[in-house]
Amino acid sequence: MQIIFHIDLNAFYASAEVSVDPTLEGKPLVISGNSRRAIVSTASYEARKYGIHSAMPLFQAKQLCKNLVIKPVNFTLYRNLSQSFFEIIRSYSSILEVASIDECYVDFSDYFSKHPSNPVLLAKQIQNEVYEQLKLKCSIGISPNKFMAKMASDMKKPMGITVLNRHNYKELMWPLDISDMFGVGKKTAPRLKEVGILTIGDVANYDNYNKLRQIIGKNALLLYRKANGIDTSKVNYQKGELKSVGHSTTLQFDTADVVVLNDTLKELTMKVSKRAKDKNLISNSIGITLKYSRFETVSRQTLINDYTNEYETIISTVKYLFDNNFDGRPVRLLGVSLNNTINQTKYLKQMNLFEDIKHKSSNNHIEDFIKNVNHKSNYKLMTAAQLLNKKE
DNA sequence: TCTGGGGTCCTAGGACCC
DNA sequence: TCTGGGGTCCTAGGACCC
Repeated sequence: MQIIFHIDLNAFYASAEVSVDPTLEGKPLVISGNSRRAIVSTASYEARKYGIHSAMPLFQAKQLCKNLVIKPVNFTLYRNLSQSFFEIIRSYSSILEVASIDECYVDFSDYFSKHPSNPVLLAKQIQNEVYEQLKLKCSIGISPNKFMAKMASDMKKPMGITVLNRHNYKELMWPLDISDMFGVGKKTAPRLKEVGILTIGDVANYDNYNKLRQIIGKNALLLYRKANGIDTSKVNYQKGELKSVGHSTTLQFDTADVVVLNDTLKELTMKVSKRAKDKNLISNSIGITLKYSRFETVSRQTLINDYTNEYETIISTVKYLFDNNFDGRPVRLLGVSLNNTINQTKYLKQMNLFEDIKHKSSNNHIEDFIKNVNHKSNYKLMTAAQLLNKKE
């Protein structure tokens, strides 16, 4: 029997600020940008009492609470606290999947088979240790699988512990609104309600698979099984490489001024290049995003010949994409991204290996080698073929 | 006074190849 | 005469999450 914990830091950004500045304790606090178009990233529980919540425009939050305390986002602080949090959890089990900056899944199946004890007591111990060391509160869901653990950790906050299992999921989970189901968002929920699926229990007992497939797509069966308390996905503790790196910004005021837009693209590209270099990532697919005044979003991406993270290469592609796609209307948001990112060190290693083999073998062998590389590694045949064409 | 920014994954259609 | 079918890659858009 599997025992999975889902551990979630409560109101993380706000709590992080309180943990380094105790005078904020008990105050209605939001973490937010300070521009006219800012939105609330996180609201403290005191601020939530005024009806303030994540994603609410800041001006609305200010209207709801006159003495609202506003702190800017401090990612360095959050990243450091987040790492300390995961280190504490890892001291209990190394089978830990980082789900986001403030939450993780932990597989304690092995732990409990070796140290038979009460999972709730362990959860309490973890909560206490995290609070004592970091002054952060967390809620914990305890379940036989990841999905139920995730749903459970959401049921009691802050500092809640919820056991959701085969015996009580019909009672605790089935009455929940379908929009509370993890994976069902604000587009899918109304479509499900249209066909009479109002609660998680309704999905669990729905008998028209084709209809469900039509609305949900290929995950329809998985969703149905989750509603019935079945989820066989594993806690994935080996974190893969980042697949894209991007930066975007919403302008203070919409503008069609190409000087302003070009300058903004340069800034974004510099940030993207720097972050890719810091993370040792390179990419051969560069993209831009334009959002016009009424939230119409256009994205364009293109492949380039070499993998890169150099500013000059990226900006020339960004300019090309912008010049060929900007339609002259005022722009609200600009974004620059690198897609298909891969680890630079691994790439160079493979390239060197490839060069060695190339010198030692005939062309026939190269063909075989390419197939072999493609079969064994993450890199695509294209990459090797491109390399071959370029060098010859 | 007006709705962020960082990501992942899925879908659908076109180009191209055999 | 009147035009296949499978597979892969690439792109754009969209849904979702924190």
